[in-house]
Amino acid sequence: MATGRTHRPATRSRGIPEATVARLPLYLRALTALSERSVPTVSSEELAAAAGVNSAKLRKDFSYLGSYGTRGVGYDVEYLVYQISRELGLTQDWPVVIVGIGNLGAALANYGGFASRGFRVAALIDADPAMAGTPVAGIPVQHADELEKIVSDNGVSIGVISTPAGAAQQVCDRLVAAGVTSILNFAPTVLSVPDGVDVRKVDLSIELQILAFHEQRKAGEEAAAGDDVDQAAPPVRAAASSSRKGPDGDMPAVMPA
Amino acid sequence: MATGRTHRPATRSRGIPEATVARLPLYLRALTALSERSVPTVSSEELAAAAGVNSAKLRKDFSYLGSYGTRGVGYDVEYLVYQISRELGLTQDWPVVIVGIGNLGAALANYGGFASRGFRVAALIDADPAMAGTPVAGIPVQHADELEKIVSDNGVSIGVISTPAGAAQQVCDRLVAAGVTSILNFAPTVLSVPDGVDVRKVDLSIELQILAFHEQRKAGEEAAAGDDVDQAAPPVRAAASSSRKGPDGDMPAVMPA
DNA sequence: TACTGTGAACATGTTCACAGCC
DNA sequence: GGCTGTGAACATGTTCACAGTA
Repeated sequence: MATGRTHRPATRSRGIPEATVARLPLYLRALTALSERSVPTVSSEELAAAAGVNSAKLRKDFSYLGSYGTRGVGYDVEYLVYQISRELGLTQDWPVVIVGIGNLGAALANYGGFASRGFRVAALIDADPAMAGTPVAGIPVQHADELEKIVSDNGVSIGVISTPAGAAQQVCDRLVAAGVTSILNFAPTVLSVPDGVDVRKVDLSIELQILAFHEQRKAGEEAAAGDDVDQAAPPVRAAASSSRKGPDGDMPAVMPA
Repeated sequence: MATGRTHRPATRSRGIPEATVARLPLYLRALTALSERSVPTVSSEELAAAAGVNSAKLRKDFSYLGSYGTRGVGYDVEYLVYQISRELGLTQDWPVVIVGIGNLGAALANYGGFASRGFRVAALIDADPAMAGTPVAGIPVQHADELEKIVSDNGVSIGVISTPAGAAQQVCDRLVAAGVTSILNFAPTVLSVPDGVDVRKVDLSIELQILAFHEQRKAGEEAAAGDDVDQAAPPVRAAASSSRKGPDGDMPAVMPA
């Protein structure tokens, strides 16, 4: 079959669901651990447990990649590691730059999980001239002026932004202008980018807020009653005074001034 | 209405969709920014743009909280800030502990986004005795032996784990035993916890892998053809030799030994 | 026998488009 | 007129349950 990508199930062709893609790294991590322990074969049940998902989901996920298992036996660990790595594009080398070398940038530079997955930290970049030359994780920090040159010289297509929020959009613009097409953003800002550029964000405080939401639910589960556990005085609604129909926990019918 | 939570739309009662909950912090951040600029009112369109979502989604999300807008006008900024904060449980104070004070732990301790959202770092904990007493972000690091005491003395219900992977499960078990019921895990491991305990994970390398997946797609978009851009030699499949039907990018029909 | 692979049922999430209201 | 709020249509994701097979 030399005519490239022509066969394929034809039904969903080249569309691995996003939800599945997001779990592949999880499976890969679990498989890598098994591989290191020289486990030759694993069942969907075992692997699912190791990855923290249920086995039906795992099998469904794998079915999008192809039929890589053996009925009655399970999956060949090494083989699956290879297939998932290839699917994720980890059989090639991805040079990345990290911009903004504070505590977080340093943590990222030191993070072992990158190197072991085909990601190579091509450069660390910071706007503070005092940092230039200082090695972090064995890599000397370069000044932001060099950004464009670094990106093009190294063929960097993935950039990591760990600057303060205020600098993020500008850094992003420069990365994109220099040729970066994927950005991992740790700064708590919405980045705007042209079409064709992917952004993923990781916001440390958002995750905590989601936990707080659920935590609050647990507390109020059956101890309910308390409609005014609030301690902060609710602000007054601007205009209209009537007609709100928010669920419970609502403010008093006429809001305090 | 002293009889607590009795009214409510009755249809979906107390179920804000997870996807909506996950976006509330985003809206809150955008609203806070508007509030700081003393903007009194905002339309779904404007706010959606600021939060990086589309306006239909935003309106739908808000509709789960109640009818907090004014037709023809928009939403009152201060009022919405309050409502969302309350919904997320941020009108109360959440003491958190951070366990594992490496670069990442330090980054978290320094992160301004916590304090400003009702999260108070009650303690920093590390297993390294040499760190004990050293202040990080103005808070002295305490030894891991103190973990249980710290958690119960401070009524901590949310714990953050930023230890190496190997230590995470043990730390998790101790946190849970001490009374923590929500955990934010930065260690690249699957944590197992009893029912009733929430875990959210943030994995720095997983996000990069997802980007790599999409990046790979972009590259191969129309330059397709190359069925063997692979450079790493594919491992041999254990047993059976025939009958795989993976989509394109498959290995040669008979795998090389 | 013990497993995978997968249709079909179900659940959740998103978008559309417009009625309702200020 | 210009906005919100929301049913209804659609899209995506998850789970079930079992046929197929090494």
